[in-house]
Amino acid sequence: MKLYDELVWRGLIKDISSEELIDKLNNESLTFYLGTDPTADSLHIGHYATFLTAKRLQKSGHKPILLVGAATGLIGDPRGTGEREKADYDTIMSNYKKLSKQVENVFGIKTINNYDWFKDYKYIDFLRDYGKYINVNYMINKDLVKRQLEIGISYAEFSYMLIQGVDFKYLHEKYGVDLQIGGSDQWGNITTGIELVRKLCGDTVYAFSMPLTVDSHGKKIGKSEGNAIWLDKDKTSSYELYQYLINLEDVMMEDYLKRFTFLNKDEILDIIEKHNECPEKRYAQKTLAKEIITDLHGKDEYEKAIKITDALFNGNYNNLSEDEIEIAFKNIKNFNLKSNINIIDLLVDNKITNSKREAREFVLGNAISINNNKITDLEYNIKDNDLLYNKYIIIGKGKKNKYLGIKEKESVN
RNA sequence: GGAGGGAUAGCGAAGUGGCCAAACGCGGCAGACUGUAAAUCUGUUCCUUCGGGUUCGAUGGUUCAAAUCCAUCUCCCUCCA
Repeated sequence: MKLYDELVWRGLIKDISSEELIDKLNNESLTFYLGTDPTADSLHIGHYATFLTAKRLQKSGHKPILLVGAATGLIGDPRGTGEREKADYDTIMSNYKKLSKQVENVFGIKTINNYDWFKDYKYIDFLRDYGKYINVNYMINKDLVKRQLEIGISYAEFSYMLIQGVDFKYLHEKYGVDLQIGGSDQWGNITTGIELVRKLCGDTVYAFSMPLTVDSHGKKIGKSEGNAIWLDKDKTSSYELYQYLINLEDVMMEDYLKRFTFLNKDEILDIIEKHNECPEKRYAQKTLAKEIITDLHGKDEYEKAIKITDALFNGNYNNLSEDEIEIAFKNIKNFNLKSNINIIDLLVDNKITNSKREAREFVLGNAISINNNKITDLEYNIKDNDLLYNKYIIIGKGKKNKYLGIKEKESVN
């Protein structure tokens, strides 16, 4: 399958700047760029499909340039849902460092920063050099701007697309970048760049956008218990990532396998067929988890995630050895256990629940267990014979959340 | 600069002096059913020592009583200039 057809098949093409690009993708070697703003200190799963696409292009002989944009991060792009809070300068710079490091790790190539070429740009020069060439009517008609105009948009966010546009022009001139790829929400900014390059350099450059990855309800994926699924394993452990992936819905499996893995068409169809024979075995989810975690965190981390999951969900962890408990819980939430503590206090003190009210609700609602035994008594106090190896206690909240309590060391004189 | 409209819990949105800790929807969480799935159903969704305490952009005021009235301020929208 030719590259472009493959991208279409994988559901990775939303908009394309012109038909000419198809031939160039298939037969030429383009230098392309992909940008992200340091609004957080890690990428999340939503970014992953986009960055994988860059890898796919790279494998087909195109050359990637990765931009982590502190300049654009300081401004903030319009989301269509209202003005962002003004980003804190130090936070953006510190995010920039972490993010660029992470991106470099994922790709093995250095990132560049648009702050480098913007920080000394004079305002008047900027307006003359670029502002003069982009019509406000053109900007206003960009989808996200149009939506945000109804609820208010600042001059700063309005200007965002101009900055991103200048990035494209700069990279085109300096590195011969002829293609930009990005999520579909970036399309307005991307096309502004194409326009600038055409007007200022007289060159035609290209772009395509990728659809956001969504679930069966059309919602963006990547949240679990209200938290984002980060690619940084210190923020979302391999075990948590595995849990997230293993719980994804069946109907989306084919889509996700296409987007999130390098498996080919036959392999994926085979997996889906196998999955459908016995869906409760979650063959597709397991394959997906294996591919993603191995790619992101490495084989060891993947195996660790499997082992922990196996211990917590399939095995009877009352029979786990001391070592196995340590290994299983190394990456998940630990807390110090005070002896003889009341169950409610334990839940609240260790942030397993947000308030006493909630703690009571969970206990009465049959949601809390200690070492796999349901606790429904509000007055329950942790006893010494609840402890595994006189040390550990495994708290379950709901079906999926596990926490390990480790008894505080006896004060050694 | 002028005229009008608005700011309510994570989001959307009712409420316009006491019956308001604030309808409803979404989202979140938990339970049941299942396959750690989806769909569905149920409960719950500020804190609490269950007496109460703190909330409706901010600050002051009126009142026995304010999300609701008044003043000032901040921010947003629409129209006019």
